[in-house]
Amino acid sequence: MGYDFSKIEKHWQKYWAENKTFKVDIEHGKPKFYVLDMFPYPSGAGLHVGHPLGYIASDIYARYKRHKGFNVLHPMGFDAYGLPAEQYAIQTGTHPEITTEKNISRYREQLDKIGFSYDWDREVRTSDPAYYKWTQWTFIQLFNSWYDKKSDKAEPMEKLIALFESNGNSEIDAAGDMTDLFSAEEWNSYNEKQQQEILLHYRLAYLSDTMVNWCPALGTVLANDEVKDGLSERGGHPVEKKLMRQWSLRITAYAQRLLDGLEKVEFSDSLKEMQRNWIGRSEGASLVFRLKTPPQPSPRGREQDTHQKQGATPSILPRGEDLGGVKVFTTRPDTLFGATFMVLAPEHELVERIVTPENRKKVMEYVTWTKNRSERERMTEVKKVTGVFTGAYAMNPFTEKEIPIWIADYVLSGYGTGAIMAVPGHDSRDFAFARHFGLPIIQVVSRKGETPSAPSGWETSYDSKEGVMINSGFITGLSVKEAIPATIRKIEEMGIGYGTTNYRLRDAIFSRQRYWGEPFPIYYKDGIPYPLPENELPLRLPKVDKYLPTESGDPPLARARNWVTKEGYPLEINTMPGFAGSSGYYLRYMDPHNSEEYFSKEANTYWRNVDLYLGGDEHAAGHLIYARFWNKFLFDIGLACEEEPFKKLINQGKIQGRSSFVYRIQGTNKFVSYNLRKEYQTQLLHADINMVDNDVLDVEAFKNWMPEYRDAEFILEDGKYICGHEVEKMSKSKHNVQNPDELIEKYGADTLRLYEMFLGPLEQDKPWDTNGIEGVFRFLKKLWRLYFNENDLLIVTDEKPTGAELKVLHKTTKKIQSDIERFSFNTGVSAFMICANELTDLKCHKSEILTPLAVLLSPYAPHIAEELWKVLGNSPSISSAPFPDYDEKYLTENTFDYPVSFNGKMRFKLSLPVDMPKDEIEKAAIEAEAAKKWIQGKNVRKVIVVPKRIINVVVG
RNA sequence: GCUCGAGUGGUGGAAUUGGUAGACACGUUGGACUUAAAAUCCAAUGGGCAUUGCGCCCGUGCGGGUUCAAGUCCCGCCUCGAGUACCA
Repeated sequence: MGYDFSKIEKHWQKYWAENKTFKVDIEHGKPKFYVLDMFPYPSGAGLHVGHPLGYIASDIYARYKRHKGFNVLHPMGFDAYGLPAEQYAIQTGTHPEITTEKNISRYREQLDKIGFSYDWDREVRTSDPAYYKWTQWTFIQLFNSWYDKKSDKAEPMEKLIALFESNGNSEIDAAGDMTDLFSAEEWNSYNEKQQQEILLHYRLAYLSDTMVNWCPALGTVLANDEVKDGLSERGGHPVEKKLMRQWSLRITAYAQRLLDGLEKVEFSDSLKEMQRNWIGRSEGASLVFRLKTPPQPSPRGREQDTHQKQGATPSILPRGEDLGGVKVFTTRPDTLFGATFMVLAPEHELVERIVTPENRKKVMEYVTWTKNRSERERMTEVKKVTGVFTGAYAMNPFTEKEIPIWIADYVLSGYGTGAIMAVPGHDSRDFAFARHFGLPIIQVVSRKGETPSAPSGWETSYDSKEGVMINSGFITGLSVKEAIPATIRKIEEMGIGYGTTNYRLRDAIFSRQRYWGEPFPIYYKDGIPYPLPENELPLRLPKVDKYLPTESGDPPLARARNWVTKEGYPLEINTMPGFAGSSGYYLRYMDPHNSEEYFSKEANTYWRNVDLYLGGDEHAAGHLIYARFWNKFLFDIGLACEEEPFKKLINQGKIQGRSSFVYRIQGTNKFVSYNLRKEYQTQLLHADINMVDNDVLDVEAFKNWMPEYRDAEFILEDGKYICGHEVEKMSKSKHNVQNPDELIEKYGADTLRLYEMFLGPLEQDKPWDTNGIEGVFRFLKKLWRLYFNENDLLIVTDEKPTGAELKVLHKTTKKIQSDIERFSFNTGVSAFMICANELTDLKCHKSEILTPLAVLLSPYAPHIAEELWKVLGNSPSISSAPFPDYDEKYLTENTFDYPVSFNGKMRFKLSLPVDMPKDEIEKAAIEAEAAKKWIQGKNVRKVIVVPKRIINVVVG
């Protein structure tokens, strides 16, 4: 019978479930450790072998930490809201809840077969009202908060209102887009609606007219991170810009703290870099260019500086005053003397007010043209220079010269102020624009030691921050580094601007025009949003007759009957986006059944935050930023005790598919084997990897695969049909999907776990190839033979182990421990193989060696470890057994086999005592018999001896 | 374009601090066992030259450099992957 994995695994999985082996509770006397996997969206396709990779790694770590005496929180749940179930609902009418429920059971079944040590009693599902109650609750807290830059944290709205009532808003420095000033008297004279509208400009969850990514095919708005290359991330549908009234979260208020927090967490450098790029901090100056002729009055009657999000310093640029100019942001204020024109984004609200009558037609045509271009078009035609002159002029504040104002779509309305001062000499985009339209180019920075040449002869601009200022009035002669602060001081003195910092990060658009998501706990009275009272949560997702928008284009929730409050006020009809539920789930695991609070203070102060978080790097810009923001907010309001939610994060690499190909001779039903394909005109076709073993095609299986291949003929080589192969994304259409259930059926979960780890470094992408799995399966069978003979009789003895046997055990213990601690699971598996090989060679069947070995193995292969642990007479479960210690004394050797090199090339080995003095080693090496040949006829110039490493003899 | 990461046998990969390149495994070849197959076990396996023996030369994407010693450090390229994309 031998190693009967199927029986063993079923038995122990049942045992763990029945005994709740992995259930955890707060134990104040024990140190905690929180190991978390990014919870999955349960798709209809089930798990393929790529999904559990990270789960296996984290499970090994969690089990290891348990052996090391930690109280380990290792939960799992489901990110249950999502588009696929809803798309399916639209097609079939099946409620997404039913589809989701079904997919979750399938996931759960598959996960259980792999033997994870999750505490399933803590499972959360984002679509469960008991869970989303707290998502809604957090939204209300965000709605009821504003960001005070003075205290640098979120504060309650009551405090803000009190300040308005006593002093107006002139002393308030809040994150947001509020530019109008009002006094206490004015505030107190406003009616409810006016006040509420003003408050929306401060709230951390706010409603506003925003330029959004509208995806017509999905019928919804998407966040920036959900759009890739102008297409929706899910489904790849075109996305366009549209102005819509939407909920947003004021994540920009946290930009600097999100950036600073990266210093305190252990994420990979590349991931931190991605987050830094996404936040996109840049330092510079904001300043106003006076217009030559004042602009037409704003159609809205008052100046609304919608672009300035990061706030002005009121003493320099009084908010609310009609600036009569164009406000720009620049990171290179030093080049101000080189600003020869200005460019506004076509959407800039000043465009209509400054355009001269003779240019109006051309300008409006351009604005319309840019508006109608899709995002994708705009992105692919980046190189094409387009723009129109408005006819208006501004004054360069330093040169006092008038400079023309253009509009062009290379200036983005969403960044900075939506307007720029163009310095064609030192910015490549401005340079290209100036060249194209024949605008003047002035050089104001010169490379050190170079004589300036006429810009008319230049091929590119000089963009570097290295150099000396020329043609620049009072800063001429200064270096760029000196000139930047000097310029900022000057513009601040002149009262036309100030030094400031800009972020690329945008507020997160938080509404979706979809059904399958959290309803907003919001109702409208007189068109103004109000939160529901907390005791009315959760606001449950209503039933609808169809999952489509209404005839009038409203989202699906508008179809719900009685979608109103008790008092009859209409409820919000948008739902929350996918990242709402995933932004705080790790906190809920700490206290998942609490119906009174999100989580208790006790649970939070015990579990604190996630010690190890594992997941894919596709969440770098989305989930991981939102969750950090969410957590920081909860920290500000005193709920979360840690400011950063994830202490250490590891991104597991993707498992790629390895596709198999057959070669069909064109126009025939004849297939030619891989190495003969060059002799024919062939067509490359995917063959299902399940019909291919070690690149050899099962011809009969292939014929039966699809009717069109029934009569296929084959040109073989050596009697076999050899397939070609290539590494591609694992997908159904490429017929290269490997399902874990089939492998577990054939080899068992322990083999699958070991093999997934053996494949290569955790963080690296790697191709899936089933061939190698035999190797780890053989290892487990070999290991089994250390404990049992061919007749299934236990052959473990109580004999005292030899020095050699102890050395194997202690060497392995040391290696396994250090490999787990540095997340090098692939080398860990090979260490087990080496250990089993060596113990087999030593014919070791001794309990003193084999009992601790079972514990070492248990994080990787828990089922077989439990079984061995039990047959050796221990009481279950092995999961709480202490991890064996290793003792260096068994590892030390009396002699060391020195590799002896001559001029750096290893020539022979020499066994010498480890405590031999250096000079004696040197002597021994030179006098060795084998050394003669290399020294002969040459002088020994130098001998390098590194004890217990190497001897290198330099001859010549 | 910019930023980050990676290039090692037929394949996945190892080499943790500059110190024996190719651990471990797959595959391949040969052998043992067997009526046969499977399973198992043993041996060989980077390339080349020599295989009468000891052996010798080359070799970690390419070209330089530092060092007694470089897959590892430095400089300059090439290729692939990821992110980002007019961010002023």
